Amino acid sequence: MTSAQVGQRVAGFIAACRRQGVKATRQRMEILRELAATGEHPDAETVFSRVRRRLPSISLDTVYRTLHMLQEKGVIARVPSMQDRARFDANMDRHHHFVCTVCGRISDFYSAALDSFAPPPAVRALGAVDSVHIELRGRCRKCRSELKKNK
Amino acid sequence: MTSAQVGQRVAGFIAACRRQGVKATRQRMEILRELAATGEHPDAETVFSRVRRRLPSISLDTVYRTLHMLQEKGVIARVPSMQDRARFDANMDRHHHFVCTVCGRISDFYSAALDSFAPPPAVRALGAVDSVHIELRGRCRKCRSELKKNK
DNA sequence: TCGCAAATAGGAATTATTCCTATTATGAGA
DNA sequence: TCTCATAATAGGAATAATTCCTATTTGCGA
Ligand SMILES: [Mn+2]
Ligand SMILES: [Mn+2]
Ligand SMILES: [Zn+2]
Ligand SMILES: [Zn+2]
Repeated sequence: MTSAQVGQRVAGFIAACRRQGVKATRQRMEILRELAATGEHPDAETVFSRVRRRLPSISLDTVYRTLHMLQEKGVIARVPSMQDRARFDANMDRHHHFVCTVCGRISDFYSAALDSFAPPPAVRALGAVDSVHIELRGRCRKCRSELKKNK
Repeated sequence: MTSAQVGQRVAGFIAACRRQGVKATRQRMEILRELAATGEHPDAETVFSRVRRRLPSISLDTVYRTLHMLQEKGVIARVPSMQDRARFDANMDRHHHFVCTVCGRISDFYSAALDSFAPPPAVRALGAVDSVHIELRGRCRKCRSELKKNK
C-alpha cells in the first residue's frame, strides 16, 4: 500500500468516526496507519512498538483496545493463527494467506478460482457460509534459502 | 469415529511408542482417546476436564505436554484459531473446516474439489507449498436458529 | 472557550501456557 | 516375576499475552 493510500484509508476512518459519534483520537489514527502500511500481519506488541516511535506515551492497552475496536467495526481483520498471539490484517480485500511454518511469516495472495468457489452440499447442513479463506502452509523463500545454506 | 476406531487408533499409538522407545503411559492413552472420540476440536482445558473423569489426578501440564508431543509426532494436529487458546484435532485425514463466527464451533467437511486446488502462479514466488487448508466462516445451524428466536 | 463524556495511561489482575523439581511408574533386563 | 534406571508425571511457581481498573486527559459539541 502506498503512503497516499494509507493516508486515504486513515482519512476514511476519521470520517467514519465522525459519522458514528466515535472520537478520532491520535492513537487510533496512528494504530490504523501503522497496520495499513505493512503487509506483515503483525501482533499487538509489534504495532505497539512501532506506534510508540511517534506517540511515545501510548499504552499497550490502548493498542489492544483499538485493534479490537477496529475489528468490531470491520475496519481490520484478525488473522487465525497457530501461535499463541493474535495477529491483525488491514487488508480487507478478499484474499488468502500463505503461512511459513518455519518463521511464521504470513503473505497475501489472491485467487479468482476460490472466490467463485461453491461450498459442497454437505456444508449446507452445517450452517450458512459467509466467506472462504485458504491457508497455504509451507516454507517461505527466505527460510528455504537459509535451509539450503545450513545443509 | 466409532468406539472401535478410537480403540484402534490408541492401539496404533501404543505400538508407535514401543517402536520409538517412548513410554506408553496411561495419561497419553487417555488424552489421545479423548481427542479421537470427539469431532469438536477442543482446547487443552476441555481435554483436561474430560480426561480427569477417568484419571482424577492428571495434571493440566501433562495435557499440554502430551498434546504438543502428539502434534510433534504427527499423531494429531493443532488447528489455527482466532481465539486466544490452542485447539486440537485428531482427524488427520485430509479435510477442511467450517468455523462458526458466533460460537466458535469448528466442524469438519470434505471436498474433492478443494483437495485438488492448485495454488495460483503468484504463490510460487512466496515459497514452497506443503499443504492446503480451507476455512469456511459463517453461522452454524444452532446459532442461526437462536438468532432467529431473539429477533 | 467550556464542560462533559469518551478515551487514555499505567499498573494490577486474569488467563493461557510453560517451567521446575520431587515423586512415581514404565518397561528393559535379570 | 522382581528390580532398577530413568522417562514421565503432579503440583505449584513462573512467564507471557491479554484484559481490567481508575484517575487523568482530551476530543468535540454547544
Ligand atoms: Mn492478509
Ligand atoms: Mn478437523
Ligand atoms: Zn519463513
Ligand atoms: Zn455457532
